[in-house]
Amino acid sequence: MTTPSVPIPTLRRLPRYYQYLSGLRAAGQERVSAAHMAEVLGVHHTQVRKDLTMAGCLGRPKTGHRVADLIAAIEGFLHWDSHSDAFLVGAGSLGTALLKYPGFEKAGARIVAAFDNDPAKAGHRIGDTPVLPLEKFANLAERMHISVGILTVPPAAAQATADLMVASGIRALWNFAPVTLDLPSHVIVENLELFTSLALLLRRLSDSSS
Amino acid sequence: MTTPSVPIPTLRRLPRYYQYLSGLRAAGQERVSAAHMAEVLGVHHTQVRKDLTMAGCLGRPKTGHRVADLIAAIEGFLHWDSHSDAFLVGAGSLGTALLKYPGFEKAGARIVAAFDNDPAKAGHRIGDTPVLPLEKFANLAERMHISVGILTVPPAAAQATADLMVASGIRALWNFAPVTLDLPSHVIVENLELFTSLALLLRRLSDSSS
DNA sequence: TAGATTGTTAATCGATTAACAATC
DNA sequence: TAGATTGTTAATCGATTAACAATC
Repeated sequence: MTTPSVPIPTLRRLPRYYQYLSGLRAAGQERVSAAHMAEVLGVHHTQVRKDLTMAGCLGRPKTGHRVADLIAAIEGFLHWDSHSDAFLVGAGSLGTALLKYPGFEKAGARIVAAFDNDPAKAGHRIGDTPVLPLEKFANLAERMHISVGILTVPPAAAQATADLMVASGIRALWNFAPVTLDLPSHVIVENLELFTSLALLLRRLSDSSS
Repeated sequence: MTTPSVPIPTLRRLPRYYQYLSGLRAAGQERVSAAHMAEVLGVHHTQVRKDLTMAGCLGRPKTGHRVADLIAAIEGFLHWDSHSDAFLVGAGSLGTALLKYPGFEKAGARIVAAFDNDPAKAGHRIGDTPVLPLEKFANLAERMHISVGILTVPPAAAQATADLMVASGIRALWNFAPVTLDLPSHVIVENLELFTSLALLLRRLSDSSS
């Protein structure tokens, strides 16, 4: 509600640790030291320790951490051991890609239905997920107590669609439209900014060439 | 090459300013004050001024900034007034979504060809972009002096594909696979982390409920 | 015990915010 | 001129890094 006790940068690093640790586990490695993780992932070793401590991981001096324990702790901390049901609005190419993208359920969210205002899209399934007409959103979201929404509509429709979603009880919105949404302060918005990410890449490229 | 002179957070905010300013311009507004932008975008007004100064924008006391000047300055600063040619590898659903996504050219990159190792996909077009067999990547990338690559293959194939791309002259890699790539230090990697973004959203949601 | 590794407390660094001077 | 807004210099704050104590 107020300032989150966990620093955002820590939260950003944990999934990387998780991904690396999963690889170790798949390779059958049982133990790992913070120093080794730091080395491979390009993070300061003290940072790794702090982050792991935040996630509630305890290691043992001399032997390090058990890979399985780390994975379990991070999973629990990020709530990746359970999942919330989510509704997606905007079954265009980006929405379709997300519906087909494997692993969201493992990452805490399960997309249980998609919506689109194009009647031609409604009634089909994309992957395993049914696509419904947008009119059904409000009623279903309320009945199913959905609190997570994913917004993949064109920029021009983003604000109005977000308003509809919030009015239907959505409290957390994953926004893929390149628009700053104006929503009540109790709604949590996470913007996935494709253009920003691309801009960063290109800017760093031109900085490095000069 | 060394530390970029422009703070990353500034670079992240500039596209948001740009998007907001475009809206103002479309609405026919000619001038805007930093304080007003700060208010609407939820950024401290001093921050807005600092960011705009970084991007080379000059305003006039009392009257503020001209919207058109701000847009032009940010465009130039982010290199959004020109574009680099880019190759995309991995024409799955995510790759397809990017190929159909409007506006990358405006944001500095034009995807001129896509590649996939599935022969069934080669030979078609997705949107306006031809899809070619992966074997052709190296030769074409070198001949066309492509330096920007977009990686949308499954995680298991990401490292090997990235190696191939770098060996063919790619110097900047926009990576959508949830994998930490191990590449030569001269290669610039920008990871677009879907799972991390989702994790942040869900974590903030659970923090706010408790 | 000695050595390695953890976890914590202190110092540094960079970004944000506050205070203020400049100017149209 | 007075007022509004800019741009800059100083203070704060938080994250990162460094130093060190704890422990298996």
